[in-house]
Amino acid sequence: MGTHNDTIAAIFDEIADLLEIQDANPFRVRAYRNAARTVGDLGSDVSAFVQRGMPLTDIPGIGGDLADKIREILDTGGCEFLRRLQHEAPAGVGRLLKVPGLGPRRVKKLWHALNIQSVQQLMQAAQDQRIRELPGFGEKTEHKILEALQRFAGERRVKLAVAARLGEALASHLRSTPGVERVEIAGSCRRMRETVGDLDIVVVAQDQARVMDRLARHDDVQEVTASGTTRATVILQSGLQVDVRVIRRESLGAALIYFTGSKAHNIVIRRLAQERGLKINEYGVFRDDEKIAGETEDSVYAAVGLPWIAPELREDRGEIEAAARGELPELIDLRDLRGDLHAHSKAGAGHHSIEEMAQAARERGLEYLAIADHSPRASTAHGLDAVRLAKQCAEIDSLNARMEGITLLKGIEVSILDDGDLDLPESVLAGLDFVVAAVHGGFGLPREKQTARILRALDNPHVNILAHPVALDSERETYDVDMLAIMRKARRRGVALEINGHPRRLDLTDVHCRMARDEGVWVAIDSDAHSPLEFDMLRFGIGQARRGWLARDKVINARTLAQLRPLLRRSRRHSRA
DNA sequence: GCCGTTTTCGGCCCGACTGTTTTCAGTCG
Repeated sequence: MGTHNDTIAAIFDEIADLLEIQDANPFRVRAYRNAARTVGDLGSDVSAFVQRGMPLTDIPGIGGDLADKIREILDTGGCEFLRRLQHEAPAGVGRLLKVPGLGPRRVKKLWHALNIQSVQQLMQAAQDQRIRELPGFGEKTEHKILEALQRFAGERRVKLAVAARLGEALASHLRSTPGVERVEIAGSCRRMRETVGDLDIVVVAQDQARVMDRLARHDDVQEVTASGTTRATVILQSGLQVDVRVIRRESLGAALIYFTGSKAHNIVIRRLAQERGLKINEYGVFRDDEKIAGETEDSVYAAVGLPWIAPELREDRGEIEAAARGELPELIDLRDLRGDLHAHSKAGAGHHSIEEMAQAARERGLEYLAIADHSPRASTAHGLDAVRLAKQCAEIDSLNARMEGITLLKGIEVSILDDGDLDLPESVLAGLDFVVAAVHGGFGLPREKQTARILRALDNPHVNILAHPVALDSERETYDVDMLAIMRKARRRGVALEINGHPRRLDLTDVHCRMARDEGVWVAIDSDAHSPLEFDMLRFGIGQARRGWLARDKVINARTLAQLRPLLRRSRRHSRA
């Protein structure tokens, strides 16, 4: 996920916007959109492709023309074709496409007829009631635009954890409707994307009207923006949009695939069907007018010659080709986790005693739990100095002596300082079972220095895990770092990279998980729990790992404690060598 | 603009809902 990839993706997306407004061939537009997505999703920087002499056209969806444009962007930082398009249509016009309800035709009309070139001008025109005068527009459309703008305020995406909670509440409300057989959450929430733009819910019921009525009565529903016989759209109090689709049981599998997406995945699946003379829609798989599959997801995939594909993989990132070859990964599952290697107690930033945390972990079936409170520099998190840490270790020893069914590991979440030193001396770290190292400050360092400090920390012989490796946090931007260099060093040193399940982090990202898999790096999936309830966060870490194609064999805390211990020792022996 | 065990040209996924039409275009997922 290098900076070049993001630049290229942004340029291709803007080209697509402007082409769309110009009424260009829609498939040409799609080619740019697909390329933007593919390049943005690449684990390693595109420039590395070029340096290694690999043809860019090996990337799916990149042909000769787009390869040239990528090279041009790498060489010059810009793209002549985009500049030409911008000359014809101001950049602000492209951004109008992001306003819900505005597509290319309407944007073009607004621009040509009213010279609207920005969101601000659009707002003004709507307030002045000038939009309703345009042919094809009307009072209602104008009103909707105004409403959308007021709600707009940047792109609205919510954290997966929030969407999941709201979705589960709505789903259970719908389940209590008489005649409803099943309610399933689909969409990006089911694919476990770290943020969710809207919720998709599939309902199996005979009486559609009754479901729609029941939906509108849910406490959390603020507004019904569309409602037909089979589908409805509502807005929740939080502003989150929910699309509900009511279908018959015999269509459940087809509807789930359709509504789970991703769009890119579904397009490929439908194309496969087409090649076989079949048609797939949300009702099933059809040969001419005869329905041949659709009740289960299995049956739909089987109809196009594929095994079932886990929702987390459905991004058109190679999963369909892997499925066709019979090479889908056996994904890690929540049940595979034997322990959690990063949790806090009230000695540090947490709110509960070590014993309470241990009990909660045991209740979830975990075999071991590493307590990893902060080191001294994290003063706001009551970081532990050597003396307090020694006291905590004694407490853990005594708990281990009397608690059954769970083993506590003595750990620390030690800060990586600006120069790569750790915040506690080696003599102290050597006395612990487990060391989690993490960056907690100095986010503004330039890429080279940021990378160098982390590489140096990985050289420390006591470090077992690099926690939240790109320091993703909803409160701030991530820092810039050479992730490939870090992964290769981590592999050499036997250090695991963490997938932090806490919803405000979820770092490693899915793309980085995939990269870790390709690089053969160990991964740890942790909750970073500050309270017993937060062990729930492990499921989001698992989701992220599955999105990154990770199997159980590379996840260190999918090992039993007996299997884990030699790995920890090995990593230290390895490091000293 | 991409792509190819039917094709190097001619394809490129499919249906629901809304508003403004007086038979359907535009947008969305």
